[in-house]
Amino acid sequence: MTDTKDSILNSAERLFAERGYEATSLRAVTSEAGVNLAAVNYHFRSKDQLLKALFTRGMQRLNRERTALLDAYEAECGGKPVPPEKLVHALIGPMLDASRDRSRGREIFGMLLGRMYASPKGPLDDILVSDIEAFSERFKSAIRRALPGTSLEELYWRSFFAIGATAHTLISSRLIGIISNGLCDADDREAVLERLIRFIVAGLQAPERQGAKGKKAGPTGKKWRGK
Amino acid sequence: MTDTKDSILNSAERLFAERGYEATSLRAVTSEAGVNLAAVNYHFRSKDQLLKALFTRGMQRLNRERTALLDAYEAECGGKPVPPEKLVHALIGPMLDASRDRSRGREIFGMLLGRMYASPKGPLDDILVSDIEAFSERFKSAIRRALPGTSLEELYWRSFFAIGATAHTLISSRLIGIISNGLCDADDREAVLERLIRFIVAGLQAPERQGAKGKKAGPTGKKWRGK
DNA sequence: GTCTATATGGGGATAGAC
DNA sequence: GTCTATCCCCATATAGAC
Repeated sequence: MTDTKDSILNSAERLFAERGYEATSLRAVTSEAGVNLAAVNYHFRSKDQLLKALFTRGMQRLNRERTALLDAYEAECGGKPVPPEKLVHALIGPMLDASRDRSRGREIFGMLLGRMYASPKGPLDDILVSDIEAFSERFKSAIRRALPGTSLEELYWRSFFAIGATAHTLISSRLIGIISNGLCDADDREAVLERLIRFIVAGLQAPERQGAKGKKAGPTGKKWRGK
Repeated sequence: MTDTKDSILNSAERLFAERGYEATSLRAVTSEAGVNLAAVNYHFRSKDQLLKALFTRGMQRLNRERTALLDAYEAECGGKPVPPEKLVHALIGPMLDASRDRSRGREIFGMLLGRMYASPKGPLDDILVSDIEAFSERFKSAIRRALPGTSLEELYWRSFFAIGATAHTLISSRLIGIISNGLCDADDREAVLERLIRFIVAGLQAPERQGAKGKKAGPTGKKWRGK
């Protein structure tokens, strides 16, 4: 049994997600996992490699779930384009994991993922980008079919914003209860997912800017400037 | 002249934003600032207090700019509600700082802010929340007037998502060029701001969910689950 | 594969001279 | 207010016995 290896992965995932990578010591990881400190360097080569292993495992699982959802939706729609709300669900649903059975596993990785997005550029970028690309091709084709009137450039940006809103929700939803004076409940994950999907779908469908694209200045530049 | 104190603040702001707080040593800060290591502990009490001072300074500046924009827009509209795109600009424009004069100052703080949102819960939360609240009351009144048909709870969530999309843009826009194969240009800040505003405004105006609110399960739960 | 013990370095913080 | 020198802790990583 490689019980040890998995224990380390799971503990590290949880601690890195909760406290951040830099702020978490390997001692904390091994102590929580109930294994010896040296085991980390035996099974992984370094703290850095541990993070990479961890991250790859999670991303593959995530993309598997996204792909499965997309497959199901496409089958369900026959040859017709899958409606945007279902595409958005396939993209972000597995990140939030608002499933009825709270295994907590994915939710934790979601936090870690959100934190990785916000991390400084580094060797992680390779993994991040390559794993993002693993799903983004599938998603790109589907979203183009769903929203044929919108340019590809705009669709990239809007999908990017969608990921941002989702990552923020994963990571700092603790704040919204405080800011809203208890009006908003971040723990009702299904309701949050639904709100998020509604927001993103509307954003994806926003009217595209008319006229010259990529042009700066002009009347537009003035428009957004106060007075 | 408290040249030293300001040098430390500026260097720390840049380094914390670029590399993250934990990953930045005080030695790196003082060496970049061209001051002595001990100066940090003389002018601030600790690394932690340095971050707080830094953060407070930046948030106050940010909120001053937001408030000024909102003031201008409200004056411009007479008694009538300020249109959503202007409110959104007041909220996120100063974070992105797509101004013509590239002083770089605010942009850097924007990155730091984005990173702080993504940081683990800690003593920073107090500052973060209190400084957010400093502007959110103003913004709340204005957005309610602009979108009277939407519940306050929903408006909180959607503003939260808006901040998330913006923070993500501040922090990981380096990724979009790679993912889009060079199609998207993150350096054209004015164009990005405009796209972001368009996306958020559409999200804010999304149709609100009909029927029981806060209810889980039911047909909705089924709706978002694939097959 | 797992443990103990330790090497090695870097970090924040401070004392005390100037 | 600024510097040098140093304290002391905790981190990652490894060597080598079991």
